Amino acid sequence: MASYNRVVLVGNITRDIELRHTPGGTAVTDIGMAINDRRKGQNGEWVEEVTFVDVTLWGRTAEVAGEYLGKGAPILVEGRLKLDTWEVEGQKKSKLRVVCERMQMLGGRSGGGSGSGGGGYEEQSSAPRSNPPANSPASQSSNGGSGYGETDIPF
Amino acid sequence: MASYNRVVLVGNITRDIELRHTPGGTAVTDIGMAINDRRKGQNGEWVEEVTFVDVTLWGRTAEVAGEYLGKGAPILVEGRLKLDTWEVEGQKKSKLRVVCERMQMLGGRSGGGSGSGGGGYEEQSSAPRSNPPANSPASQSSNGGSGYGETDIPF
Amino acid sequence: MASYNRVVLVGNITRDIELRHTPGGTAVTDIGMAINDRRKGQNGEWVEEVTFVDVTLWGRTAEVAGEYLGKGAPILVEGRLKLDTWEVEGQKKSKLRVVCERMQMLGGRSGGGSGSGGGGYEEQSSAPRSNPPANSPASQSSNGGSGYGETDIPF
Amino acid sequence: MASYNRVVLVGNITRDIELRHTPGGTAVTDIGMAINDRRKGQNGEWVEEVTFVDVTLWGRTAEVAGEYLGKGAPILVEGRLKLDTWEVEGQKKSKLRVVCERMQMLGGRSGGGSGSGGGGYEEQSSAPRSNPPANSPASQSSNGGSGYGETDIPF
DNA sequence: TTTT
DNA sequence: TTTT
Repeated sequence: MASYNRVVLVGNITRDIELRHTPGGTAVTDIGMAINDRRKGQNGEWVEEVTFVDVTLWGRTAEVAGEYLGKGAPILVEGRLKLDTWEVEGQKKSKLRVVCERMQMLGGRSGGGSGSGGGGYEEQSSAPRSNPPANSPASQSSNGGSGYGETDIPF
Repeated sequence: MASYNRVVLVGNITRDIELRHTPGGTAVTDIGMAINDRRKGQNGEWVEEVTFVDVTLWGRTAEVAGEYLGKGAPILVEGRLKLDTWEVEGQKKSKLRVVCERMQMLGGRSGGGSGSGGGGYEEQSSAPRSNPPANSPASQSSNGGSGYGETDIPF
Repeated sequence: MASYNRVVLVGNITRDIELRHTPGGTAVTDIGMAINDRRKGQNGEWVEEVTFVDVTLWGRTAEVAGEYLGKGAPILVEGRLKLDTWEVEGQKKSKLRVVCERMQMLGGRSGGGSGSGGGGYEEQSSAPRSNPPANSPASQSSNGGSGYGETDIPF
Repeated sequence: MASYNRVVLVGNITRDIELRHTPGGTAVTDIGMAINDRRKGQNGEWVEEVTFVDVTLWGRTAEVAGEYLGKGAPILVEGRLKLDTWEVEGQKKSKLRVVCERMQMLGGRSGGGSGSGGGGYEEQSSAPRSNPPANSPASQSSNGGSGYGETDIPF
């Protein structure tokens, strides 16, 4: 019964972030990600392959996404696959998504919400009630000014 | 447009392998995997979380799965997420699965088809025509100049 | 300044575990791992490539290794690369190792310390003083009394 | 004997690229990478932790690095750990490095050699003679029947 | 639809 | 030996 479940994605956010909160006050958000790949098709021509994935962010990571990220923003997400299951009129439905355990902004020019728009930021999920995040929250903040990330991202 | 798409799973096969072949003769199979996890629930109790994922194996990897693996067999799979999309009566449908780019048997006793039943085996996907896994045996060869691809995996 | 640092290894332990403890009482151990690979050599012949890596386990994970693992035991380790640096007679030295953030026993037959010797066990690093592990500490441990993985799975 | 060896790193290049070539004409380069992390120290203060790693790029990936990358450039590297061993005056020495199997430029503004300076680029290692990276372009092709390996990476 |  |  050994098990391991790890996903790492680099791509762009497909829609603006909408924060929700659990009854207990924990922030949550489901972001859309597009991962664009280019691979050889059957006739040797290049084919664009886009993979759309829903990714759930919890806690501080969700809040940070809400503050700093928006449609188009490039990010790296580490997490695990999760299967949601439900029923509609007696029909069983299910859908795979990714639960984020670590998120990393990849300072592209576009995307980004209100503020800085990316760069040197890294966030790790602050545990929701049931989903233990990787590493400590907020472990990646400020940097002395210059260089990549040109970051006045405050936290 | 940087992108990266990586999945690593360790779990058990949920059904026996059924090999198919493309018109061009490449073996393919879609296996089911169950990844069992145990995490703290909302009230601090342990909750079993099972993630069922479909994984597509190509080429030699598919053949090996057909020969050596069966329901219950523990494996490690490395691959990428892929979104299948289709339409049913005007309704757009989609489903995430994993395309395997590398497979590793994790020798448990049970599961496994006819033969060896696991242990010390490692396989890498040999590229199909259109869903090219990375890590093809091709990329492991190194015969001075002649190119890649001789699938002389000895075992 | 985006950064990401992830290592996933499956291999065997090369020596028996020796537990240490920090002044604060946290368990630590540096285990040796051997990852055996088989790849094509320059003349097309198969070459065994063994990679020896030192891996540091912290907290509960270290304790569990001390209890259940020994030389030869197969494990999966997820962690990050860490560069140790020091000086000897004015000479700067450095060495890469892996800090384990998650460990998974892969019940092989051999190896294993005193007891059960593997099977359904999964552990995540309980934070040492300075190295925040992935996921929440102890998030994988006890289950109402019966022990790890309710497992007498002996293999 | 199951084994798996995977490293994924995002960081910055620490020195300009110097291409070499094997006798057979394959390009190779050893780049330096710095992965910056910030984690909680023993007293709760933030500590910068930098990990310097040498990464070997082969084939087309090496060439691309030579053309487009330079000191400071942010990249993502996927590969495996490799232990180099040698002897100096009877003393055994060894050093861990990463063999790159896939490289992804993460378009920062600075860094980068002559040209484009990053963005939207992805490269996969074309197998050298003896250190075969996975994900060779070979494995991405799919020309009905003729085999793999034509490195016609267009850009 | 499921494995352990 | 180093990057940001």
